[in-house]
Amino acid sequence: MSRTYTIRDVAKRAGVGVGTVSRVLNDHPSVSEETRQKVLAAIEELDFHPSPVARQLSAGGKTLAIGIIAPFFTRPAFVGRLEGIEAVLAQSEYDLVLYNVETPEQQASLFRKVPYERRVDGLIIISLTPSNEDVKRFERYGMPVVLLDTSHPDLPSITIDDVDGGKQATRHLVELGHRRIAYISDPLDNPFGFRSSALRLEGYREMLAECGIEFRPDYHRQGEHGRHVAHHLTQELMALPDPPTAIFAASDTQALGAIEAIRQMGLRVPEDISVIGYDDIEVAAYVGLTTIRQPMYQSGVESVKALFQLLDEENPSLPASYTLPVQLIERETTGPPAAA
Amino acid sequence: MSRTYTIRDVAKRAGVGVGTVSRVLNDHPSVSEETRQKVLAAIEELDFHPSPVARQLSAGGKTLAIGIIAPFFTRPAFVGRLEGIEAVLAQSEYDLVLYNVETPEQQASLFRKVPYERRVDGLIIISLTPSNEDVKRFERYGMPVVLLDTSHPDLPSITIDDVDGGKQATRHLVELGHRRIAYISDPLDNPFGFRSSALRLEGYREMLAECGIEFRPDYHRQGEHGRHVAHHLTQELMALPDPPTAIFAASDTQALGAIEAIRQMGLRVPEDISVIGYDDIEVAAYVGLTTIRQPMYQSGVESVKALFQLLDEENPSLPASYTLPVQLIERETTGPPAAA
DNA sequence: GAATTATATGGAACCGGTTCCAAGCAATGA
DNA sequence: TCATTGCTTGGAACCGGTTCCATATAATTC
Repeated sequence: MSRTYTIRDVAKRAGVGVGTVSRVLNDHPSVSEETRQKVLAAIEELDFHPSPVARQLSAGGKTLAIGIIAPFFTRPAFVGRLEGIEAVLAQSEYDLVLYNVETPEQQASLFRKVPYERRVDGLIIISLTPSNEDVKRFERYGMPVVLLDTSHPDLPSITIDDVDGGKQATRHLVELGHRRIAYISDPLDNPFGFRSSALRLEGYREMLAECGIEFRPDYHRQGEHGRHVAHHLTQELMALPDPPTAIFAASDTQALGAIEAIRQMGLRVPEDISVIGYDDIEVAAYVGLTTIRQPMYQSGVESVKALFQLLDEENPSLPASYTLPVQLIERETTGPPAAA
Repeated sequence: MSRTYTIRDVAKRAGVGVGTVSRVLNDHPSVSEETRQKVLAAIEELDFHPSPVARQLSAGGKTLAIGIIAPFFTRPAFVGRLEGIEAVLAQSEYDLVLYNVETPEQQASLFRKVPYERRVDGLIIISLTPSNEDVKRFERYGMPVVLLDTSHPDLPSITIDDVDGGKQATRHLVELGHRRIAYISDPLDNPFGFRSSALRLEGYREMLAECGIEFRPDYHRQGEHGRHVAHHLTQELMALPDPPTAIFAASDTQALGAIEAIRQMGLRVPEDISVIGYDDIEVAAYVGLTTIRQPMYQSGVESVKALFQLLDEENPSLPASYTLPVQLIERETTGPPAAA
C-alpha cells in the first residue's frame, strides 16, 4: 500500500509553499491563476486528497457529519423518520452517523460520549429524553441538539401531537357508536422514559370524559411493544366479563397483533370488534387498517432543518419547537359495534 | 462555552509531563501507581476527555467506525441486514456511519470519497457492486471492504443463494401442481447493477427446465420495486389470454401488491391464484404469505464478522466468501391450482 | 523616481494527541 | 564502591492540515 501523499508532497512537486497549496484547496482568493494551475496539476498527478482528520484538528473544524441517536432503529416508526432525515441530509454535504440504543445504559453512555468525542457537528435525538445534566453537558461542549418525538424545555424539539392522536382515535370510535373502548399500549413506565403511550392515553381519557364515558382501568393494557404481546393483551381483554367492542392500539404493529388475536377467536374485524392503530406504517394500507397517520417522514425532515438552523454559523438562530398534527385514516378495520 | 482542556492542561495540573498523561490514558504499563492516581485525579477534576481527532491524526489511528454503503436503506430487506450488522457492532467499540445511495451518481462519488476520507476503518457495501477500478482504489487506500448481497472476485463477500431461492420457490409451485407460473421482478437491467432478480430468474428457469416446463417470456414481468408497480404487473399478467395460476414475486412487498391486485379482481388467494414472495419480512407471517426466507439478519452478522477479521491487526486474515442458504416458508398464499 | 499600497507567496507555529529518545533514579551484582 | 540494569519520567518531534506573519514583487500615487 503506497503511502498517501501530504500537502507537503504537493507543495514540493508544484514548487510552491504549503500555505499556497492550502489556499488553493480552500479557494482562497489571493492565489494567482498561474500558481493555482500548477498546484492543481500537482494534486491531480499525485491523486492527492486532503485528510479530513488533519483538517478538522487544525481548523477546529466541522466534521460534516451529524449524529442520530435512536432506540430500536429498525422499528417502522423510526425507519420512517430516518427516511425523512436522510432525504434532507442527502441534499447536503453531511454524513450520517447512527447510534442505536437498545438499553438505558447505552443511552447514558452515548449521551456522555457523543458531545465530547466531536465525531459529529450536531445531534438529533429521537424519542429519548436527555436529563437536565445531559442538556448541560451538550451545552458545555457546544453540541447542537434537536429532539425528535420528545422534548425538553431547553432544547428545540419537533414532536407529533400524541394527545390529539389519542383523542382522534377515540372520537372516531365513539362516533361509530362504541362505548366500550380498550387501549393497548407500550408500558407507560419504561426505562427509556418514552412518553408517547402515556400522551395518547391522556388523549384517550380526555375524549372519553368529553363524551361522558367512564374510563375503565381494566380496559387499558400495557405490554412490551410488538405484535405477539399485543396478541396476548387482546386475548386478556376479550376474556373480560364485558369485553370491549373496539380496541385502540398505540401502534400499527400492535393493532395487527390485536386483529390476529380477534380472528383467531373466530371473530371478525370490524363486524364484531373494531381496531384502530397508530402510525400508518407501510403495510397499514395493504391490510386496510384504520389508523392515525403520523407525519414521520416530515418530522424527520423538520428535525434536520432545525438542526441546520443551529449549525448555520453565519446566522445561527434558535429554531422554534413545534408540534405536527396527526390525521385519522379511515380504512376497513373500524365500523359500528355489533347490535348488542 | 468553556474551552475544552487538553492533555497539557492535565499534565500541568498533575505536575507531570504530557507523555505520562498519554501513557495513563492508554494503559501503558510503565507508570507508577502513584503517578497514575495523580493523573487520574487531574483528569477527573477537569472532566477531561481526549480528542479522538487528535488521537487519530497522531496515531495514524483507527476511527473506530465502520461504514455501510447501502441503497434505499429503508426497504425492509435492508433494515433486516442492518439489524444484524448493528447487533454485532453494538458489542464492539465501533460506531456506524451510514451512507445511503439513491442514485448511481451518489454511488460513484461515495466509492471514490469514502476510502480516502478515512472517516471509517472498514466498509460494508450492500447490494452494490464496485467496479474493478473501485476495488483497486480501495486497495490503494488500504480500505478493508466486505460485500454483502453482491460479490466481486477480489473482495470477500457474503451472499445469499438467490439461484437456489428461485429454484425452491418454483419447485414448490410445481409440486403443488402448477404449470403456468409467472415471475415478477425488479428490472433486470438497472443502473445499480442489482443482480438478485436476475439470479432468481435463473433459478426459476432452471427449475422450470428441470420439470419440463417451457419458459414463457410473457410470464416474466419486470418493474420498479414496490407494491404498486407489482400490482400493475399482476393485472397485466392476469389479462393474458391464458393467465398464470401462480405468481412468484421477487420480494414480499411485490407479492403483497400481487395479492392486492388479484383480490381486487374478485379472485381468491390461493384458491384461484397462488402467490409466493421472497424475503420473509416482518408482516409476511401476519398476512400468511408463503415465501422464501432469506437469513438477512444473519448475513448482516456475518458481514461484520468478516470485516472484523480483516480489521484485526494482530492476526489479519482474509475471510472466506460464502453463500448462505434460503428456506421455503409455507404459509397460506399457495395451494394447488384450481381444477381447470 | 521615491514612497506607498496591494498582491502573492513561503514557512513557522499551531491544533491535541502519541511515540520515542534521553535521562534520572533505585536496585542489583561484582 | 562503581558499573549495570530496569523502571519511570519529561519533553521534543511528529501526524497533516490551517493560519498568520513576514517578505518579495508589482502596481499606484505624487
